[in-house]
Amino acid sequence: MSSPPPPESFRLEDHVGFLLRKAYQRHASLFLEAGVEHALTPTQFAALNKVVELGRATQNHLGRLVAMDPATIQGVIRRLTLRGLVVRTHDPMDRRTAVLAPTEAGLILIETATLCAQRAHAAALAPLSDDERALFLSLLRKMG
Amino acid sequence: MSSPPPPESFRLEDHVGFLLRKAYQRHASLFLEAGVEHALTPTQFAALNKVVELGRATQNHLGRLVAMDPATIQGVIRRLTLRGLVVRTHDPMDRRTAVLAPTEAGLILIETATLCAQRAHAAALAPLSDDERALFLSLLRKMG
DNA sequence: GCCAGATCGTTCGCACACGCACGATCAAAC
DNA sequence: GTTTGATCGTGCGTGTGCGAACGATCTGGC
Repeated sequence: MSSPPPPESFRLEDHVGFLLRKAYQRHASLFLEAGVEHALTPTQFAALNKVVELGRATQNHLGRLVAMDPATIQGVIRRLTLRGLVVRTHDPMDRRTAVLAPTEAGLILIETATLCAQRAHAAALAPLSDDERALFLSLLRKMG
Repeated sequence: MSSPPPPESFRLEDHVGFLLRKAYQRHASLFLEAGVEHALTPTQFAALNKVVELGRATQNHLGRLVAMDPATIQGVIRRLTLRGLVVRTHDPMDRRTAVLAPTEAGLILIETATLCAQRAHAAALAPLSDDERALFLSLLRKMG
């Protein structure tokens, strides 16, 4: 009598990966839109923010803090140094490492960029109520 | 007396974009790990899944359904056709479009790939309780 | 001292992801 | 019919991501 459980119960639209990709893309788009003037990508912003926060950091260590591969952080830092937002020096005690620090321009830029990041944050969460936002962020942190 | 409100209230770790990026990366990693044998990326899986579901679709239309740019879906479909999972034909009524359909191999592969996707889905949501999972997914859908 | 293993940063290759510009084609308006 | 505007797929440039391999360097144990 009873029909067997539907074998095709899979829906792409309910898949975490699909929803995460869409939400991630949406935020990236809002972020770029909010910061056209200085044109930092979300990734570059994350890296620069951390460099400013630390004042001084090793490249791979920084990468771990902002969830980027050594191969990835390398390109991000290269672009930030080309734009004069970060300087690379060396630790005489450890000749393997690259020591990163923000420049004056980097310190200035991060101020306005942070405001844009906050706008993008709010815009991305706009579809949710205040309670839902707090809940969503806490769940998202648990997924880390 | 009272200290001014902290001007540095911004924390990268509480930023939606940062958390979304980490969660997205985590799922992608779990997905690849769950499906090493057939080696479909999450993106390729989404596209192939939709092609199978539709049976027949136009390239850009498909891209819209799976949230991919025309420039992006082009590369994804190219790789799927190179692997013989999808065929490209043409609509004689509209010579602009590329009409996509799954091949036999594509239909076979999507079966096991779907199981892997479900495993990755479960693994990514593992840190959450059942209630939290449902809640998280519904909030994520609202962000779409 | 020396050697084994770890860590550092780089490079290559591949796969998304998107803006932009382009030629081709279709549809609608005239 | 022809023109106008939209849509289709493609190509290029740039940026993120990561696995794999590499040479250079540091560290521990011997």
